[in-house]
Amino acid sequence: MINFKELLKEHGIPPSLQRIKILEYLHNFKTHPTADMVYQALMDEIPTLSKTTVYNTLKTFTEKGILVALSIFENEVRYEYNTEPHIHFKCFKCGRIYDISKTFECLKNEEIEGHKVLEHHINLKGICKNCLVKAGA
Amino acid sequence: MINFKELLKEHGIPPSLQRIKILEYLHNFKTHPTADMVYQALMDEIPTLSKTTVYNTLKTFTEKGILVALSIFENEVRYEYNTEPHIHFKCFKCGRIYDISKTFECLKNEEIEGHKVLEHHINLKGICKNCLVKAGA
DNA sequence: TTACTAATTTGTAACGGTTACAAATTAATA
DNA sequence: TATTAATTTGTAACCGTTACAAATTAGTAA
Ligand SMILES: [Mn+2]
Ligand SMILES: [Mn+2]
Ligand SMILES: [Zn+2]
Ligand SMILES: [Zn+2]
Repeated sequence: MINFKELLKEHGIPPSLQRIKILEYLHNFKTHPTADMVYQALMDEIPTLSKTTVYNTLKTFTEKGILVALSIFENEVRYEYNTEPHIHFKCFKCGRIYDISKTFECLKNEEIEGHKVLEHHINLKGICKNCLVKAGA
Repeated sequence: MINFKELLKEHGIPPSLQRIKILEYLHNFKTHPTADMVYQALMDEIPTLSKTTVYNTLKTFTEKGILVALSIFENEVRYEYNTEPHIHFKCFKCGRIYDISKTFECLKNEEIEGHKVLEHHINLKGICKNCLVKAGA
């Protein structure tokens, strides 16, 4: 059981109620949500919550390395709790994003063609397991 | 020398002046431009050009497989002429996108964890060769 | 407690990339 | 030519995001 209040303090972020709840949500639900999805999910629990707070908090967490921002979709940013490196699969039909546990050591290469690599993102796209079954039926 | 008029016909797209020029630009300049960059670049040559036409045309070309849409940046879509598979490196400092000639046969795998893979995008991020030199100086 | 100050949150307006849509223009057909 | 279809254009709207000032809350010192 993670103490989110402590985790925030460790990253130098004063643990307000909003920040704790947002972090908690990203940790518990591995659905790669957008800022709006986080907002919608927490509205009931924190009725006064502002969407701006969600945006600001997600940005802060990402800068501090607690979260990772994903650019799989064209128009919107998705967030996830920063865990072990893995790659993503996005379904063209249902839009879901799946975690694929596959690592590419060769991309951790500090240098490639003279450029210094700090991050690498691998995004697969296609038809997911579930949608394949539906289509086949 | 490519005959863009013929190329469009082969893809079932009637070759208007606008469509030819937009395709020509994407083929000649491998800068992974946004829709707006294409628009700005062609304004002089086609003074009546509308930004909507650029957006529509890029979309059509992508659907027909002539172009590829990239989601490396958070907010905007980048386009490139569909050539041999390669990966991308985006510089955090200057924002340039570099082509890296490295292929991953293992990702061409039709199936991964039950999902059918149709596309794969590999995006590296860091500090590019040029910016490293400037920082070191 | 109270008064004061700093940090945080909130709500609204604005921004930027993109899309919807109808009017205008151009091309194709009879 | 007249008529029709395809294409382009311009404008307004959409949507995710950000800027910013006001409101609220938390922290501190009498
Ligand atoms: Mn993930
Ligand atoms: Mn490229
Ligand atoms: Zn699916
Ligand atoms: Zn650079």
